[in-house]
Amino acid sequence: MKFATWNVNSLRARADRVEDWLDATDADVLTIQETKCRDENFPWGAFEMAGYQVAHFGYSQWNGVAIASRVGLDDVQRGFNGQPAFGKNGVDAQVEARAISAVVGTKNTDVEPFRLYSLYVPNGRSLEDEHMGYKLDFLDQLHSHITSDLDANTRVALTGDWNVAPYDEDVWDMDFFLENGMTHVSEPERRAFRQFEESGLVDVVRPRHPGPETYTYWDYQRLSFPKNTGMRIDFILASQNLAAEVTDAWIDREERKGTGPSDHVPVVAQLG
DNA sequence: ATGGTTGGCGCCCAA
Repeated sequence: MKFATWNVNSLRARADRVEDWLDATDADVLTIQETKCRDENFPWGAFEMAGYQVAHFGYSQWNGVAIASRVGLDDVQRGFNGQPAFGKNGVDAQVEARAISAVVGTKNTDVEPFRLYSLYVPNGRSLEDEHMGYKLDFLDQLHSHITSDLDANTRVALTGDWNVAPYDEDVWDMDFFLENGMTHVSEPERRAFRQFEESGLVDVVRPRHPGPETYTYWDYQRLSFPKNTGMRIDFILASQNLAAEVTDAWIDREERKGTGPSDHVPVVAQLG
């Protein structure tokens, strides 16, 4: 069973590429971030035609997360307990469409079912922006929620765009980031991310594809992809029992090429 | 100058 995560930067703009990628990769499950649409303009048909069930959480042109699965999709949860709301200057604060989870693996596979999250962690925007506080709070609350019922029997994978580069080698030039006060690499952000690893969740890709210069995202600007000035910010973190079943994992760098790519590429794990 | 953008959907914001 093969599952993947991908920030597609608008599903409507990327539907053809997503369908082509699912077909070529033969992925059983895909968690999607930045669908950038509401249910009424979600491209349901393309997934159904390809044999995938889909659960979506999106209510505006921003954010939006989904899970597509052909190995079962049960007990869908939109958001998570304790997820903080956000509104500019506290006005009209809402729980944004940044988290959805479901149990996958309930059919058409030998793998034992597990809960799979599709996460779009807020971008901090700048170190002083109120969105940075929101980002840190989001990660803290997510960590509390996940660890509240995490034990040796819990089968869970947290996947998505974490908007954090947890280690120095996860950006192309750490000195540049520090000198310019860039987000994604600050100590508070890294602490917020590392809580998950310290609680026993395992990055299943990094050991197989260590850095440096192993990235999942390249800005559209400044010829970032040809120059390989990228960041590793998309991760699959798995509970230890699930991580032990992973037989392969990789970053599909090829997907950044060609006409009309997302600025992120898929990250994939093979189970069994 | 990190020269070089993309998407939504509005005539700017988010990333």
